Amino acid sequence: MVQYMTTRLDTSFAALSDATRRGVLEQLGRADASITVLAETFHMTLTGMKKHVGVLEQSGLVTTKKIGRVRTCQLGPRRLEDETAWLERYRRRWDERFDELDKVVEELTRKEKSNERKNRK
Amino acid sequence: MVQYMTTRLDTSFAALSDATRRGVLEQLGRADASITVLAETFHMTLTGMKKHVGVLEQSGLVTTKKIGRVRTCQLGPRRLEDETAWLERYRRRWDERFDELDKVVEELTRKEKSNERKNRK
DNA sequence: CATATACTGAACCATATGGTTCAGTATTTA
DNA sequence: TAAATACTGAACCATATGGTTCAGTATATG
Repeated sequence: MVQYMTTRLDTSFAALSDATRRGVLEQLGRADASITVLAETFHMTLTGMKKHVGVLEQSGLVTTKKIGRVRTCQLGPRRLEDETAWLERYRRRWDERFDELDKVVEELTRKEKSNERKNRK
Repeated sequence: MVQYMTTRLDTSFAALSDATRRGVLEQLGRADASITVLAETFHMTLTGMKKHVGVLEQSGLVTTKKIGRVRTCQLGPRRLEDETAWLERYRRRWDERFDELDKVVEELTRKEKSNERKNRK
């Protein structure tokens, strides 16, 4: 089940690694849109946009529904919670890590000062 | 400068989209490590690991220093702040969007009930 | 000095990605 | 019913990705 999580993070981070797809998500945050509208907005062929939407759909970030000849895209069920959690955990670790380093530096500085004192004698 | 931001999000999300690289980041969160150690941990050739480290270095998530024949890797200067910010902004949007939908549904429900009342007459 | 260690770079490979065109199908609309 | 619209799928293309092997170089170590 770690494997499962891992795979999902892979696909969602990959989905987010493209500027067009992030743009689509932002746009859908404002209003639902058809493939045609999205394709025009991002200066791309319908087929190209369809692929991006496919990727977003795969990762659960977008859902689509075809009514008549129009496929309408809207934000999907995933709220990127696991991704946010991963990033936050990482940042916590990062802070801890650098606090540690700070302490080491501090320690060294302290020793240096004490050496200075010794040298002054 | 939006372009600049965009490119950076591209590369950092791409860096995070690989399980091995996320693993390396977690490991480096615990302790600095050489390429050899990382390669062993993730069952990969030195060359393969070197590439992953290269990607992480490109994205500013890792820095390395070669002392003698050993290259030591440690967490880099970037704290993934922009990435976290993007995700959080997205989630806010997502919440707003679904609140809106909720209101629409509520509105419909209200109308339905009022119709029921009318029909009962 | 000889050998082992740690990395590096080039070359290769299979597959994925981000895009296109072209030739459809299905649905409006005039 | 004819023409326009909206999408879809296959095929193609260039480049990127994640890995390998192999042949080095540079640095310890015995």
